[in-house]
Amino acid sequence: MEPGKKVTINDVARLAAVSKKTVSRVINSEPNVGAETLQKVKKAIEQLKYSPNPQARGLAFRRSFLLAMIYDNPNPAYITEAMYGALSQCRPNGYELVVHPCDSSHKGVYEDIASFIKRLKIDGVLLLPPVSESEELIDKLKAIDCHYVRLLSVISERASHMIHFNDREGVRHVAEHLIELGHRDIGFIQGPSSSQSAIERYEGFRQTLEGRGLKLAARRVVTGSYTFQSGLECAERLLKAGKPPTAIFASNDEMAIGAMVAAEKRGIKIPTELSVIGFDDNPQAAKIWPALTTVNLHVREMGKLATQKLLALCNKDAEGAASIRSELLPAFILRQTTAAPRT
Amino acid sequence: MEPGKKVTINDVARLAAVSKKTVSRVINSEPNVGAETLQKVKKAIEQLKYSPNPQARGLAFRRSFLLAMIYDNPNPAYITEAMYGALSQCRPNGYELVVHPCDSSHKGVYEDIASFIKRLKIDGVLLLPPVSESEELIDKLKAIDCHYVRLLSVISERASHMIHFNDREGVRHVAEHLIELGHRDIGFIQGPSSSQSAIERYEGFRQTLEGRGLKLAARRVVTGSYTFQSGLECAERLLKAGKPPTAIFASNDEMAIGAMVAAEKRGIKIPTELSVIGFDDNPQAAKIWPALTTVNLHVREMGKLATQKLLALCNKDAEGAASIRSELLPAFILRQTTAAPRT
DNA sequence: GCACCGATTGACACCGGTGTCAAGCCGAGC
DNA sequence: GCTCGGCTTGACACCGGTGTCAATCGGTGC
Repeated sequence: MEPGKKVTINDVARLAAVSKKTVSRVINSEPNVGAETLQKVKKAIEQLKYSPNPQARGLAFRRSFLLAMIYDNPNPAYITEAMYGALSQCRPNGYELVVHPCDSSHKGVYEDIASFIKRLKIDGVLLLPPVSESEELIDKLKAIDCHYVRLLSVISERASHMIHFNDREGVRHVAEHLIELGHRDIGFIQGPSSSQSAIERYEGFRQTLEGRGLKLAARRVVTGSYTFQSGLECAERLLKAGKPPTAIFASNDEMAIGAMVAAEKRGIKIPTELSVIGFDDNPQAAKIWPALTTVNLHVREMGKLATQKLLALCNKDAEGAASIRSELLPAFILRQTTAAPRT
Repeated sequence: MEPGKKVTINDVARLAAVSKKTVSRVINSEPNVGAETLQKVKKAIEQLKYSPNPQARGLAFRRSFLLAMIYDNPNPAYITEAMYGALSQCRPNGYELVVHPCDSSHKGVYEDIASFIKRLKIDGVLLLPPVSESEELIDKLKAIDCHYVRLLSVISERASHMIHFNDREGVRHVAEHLIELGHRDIGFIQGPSSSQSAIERYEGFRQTLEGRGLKLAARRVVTGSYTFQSGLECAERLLKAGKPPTAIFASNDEMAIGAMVAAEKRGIKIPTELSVIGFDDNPQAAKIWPALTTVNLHVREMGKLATQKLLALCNKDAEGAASIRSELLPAFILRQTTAAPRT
């Protein structure tokens, strides 16, 4: 047989000497097919190496078997990790993944996304932070009856529609680690206040300190934009103080690495003179010297779980979707950028 | 009108009082449509906000309007850059992009890829290195009549099927820069010999040195695997020599950063005691201290050009495809990891 | 023995587009 | 005035699957 030869359902039907509808029944594992017929058809499918045309199936089912991953996230590692997690669930289930980066600062984004979904008849979407935080987008998705699962840092909805990555819990580890090392004067580089996650990380950190009887001084808190450059600038503001903090916690690794560079430029040694901790566990965090202590959010696992939920929703299995784990606990990754403060 | 309401070609035909075939003609900008009819139909399409169902179109056209990006590349930044370049061309032309990572060390990869393409009726694929280098895969693609464009470091085929990123040219810049600074004893960390690119980078470097009357001593060449860890280990082998080289050029940034860490661990100062240069211009190269001097390959632009070619091929426009620029010159990015050797 | 029932199966319309081809129309050529 | 040919247009089959529904069949209950 030619390699590019197309095998249709009719070929299978002819070989098995049944109607194409019966073949269709077998493909979709519908009930009420005689045991003998079932075997005949299965054999024919095997023999012809038949696989159904997704377009025709989609047209008839009024489904596309396409999932989309929607994100507005500058972190390539985060995206690819989530993507791998999602793909691990897509392929075995006959779904494909379409990637849809977007620019959430652009005015008509949500309209664009909705039109994209309608145009392609996307069955369900995976929303990565920060787009996942937009209630406006969620409303639009509901209006067009599109299934979705959000990756969120706060619990805002039914379990079947979200995966919760517990930022607060991760931040608690960070704070406790610094406190146990003996740090009492800690600088905090905050993420942009437009980000839910940034707020969670700040609140979690502040509360943990307060729980231990410490206070996060206002002058020790500076706001960056999750970028390397902003981390560098924020750290400079913290470090130029007459008496700088003995540790800096940055709300993500990009900024933490910026902070490390700022320290090195000033000749401040890490970790002996300054402890630094990041958040996210970017691959590069392990590939600098000293290697950055940080928090791993298990992004790949989140992508995987989210996609499992999404597929359950697409198959109208709401209970199934809800029963899939919806919360992941972050892991504190101890590396080499922290030490006890100099007395 | 409901937001989720589906508008079909029949609705448009009814409103414009023409047959659906005529609407189809307008959609596909076919000739031989009366000027008046054209206006009527366009107005109706506008009014109903009609957009054709890609599945039905695909089914009838025997095309999917889907492109796939196939890669086996551990570098997230590279992937996302190429992806953005590709997407910039896909969307405006009514195509979508499906991502297909693969593991080229896996035995049946090429079979898997072929079956993936057949199953989804992918119109064309974008091949990123190192999968782009496999002639076996190319043969398979030809057998199933799938259009492809390869990103390659060597010219191996008609211009319409590849984008050439000129590794040698980039490496030449690197070598000349080091020579001009006065380095005469340079260490070279090579990529895995299975990679075409790694060979190009090695040959280009060696030849430039020889062209300047210098020799790349065999003991100054060590082979890594393009990973951070391997770069670290390779650099240690180079640096533990009685008289280490005054500069190290690593075949990619990951390994260069590994080399920097190795140097720092030994207390060797960069750039005063050792110059280091990488290749690829990973985002992280700019975000370490000192910032890494490297070479930028314009990956996003490559993704864009490759996709333009691919779309031309899908539209049977072979000359058009060949006329799109097929070679990109890399840019040498001078940052802070090089200096004249200490005398 | 007969009406009834669930399991099995296939004929046929349909999903929403495009290809083919023939019909209608109009102006040009003789 | 008639034929011819090019431009427009629509009817209809088709792409490759699925939904609906009716027909058939063997087994039950009485």
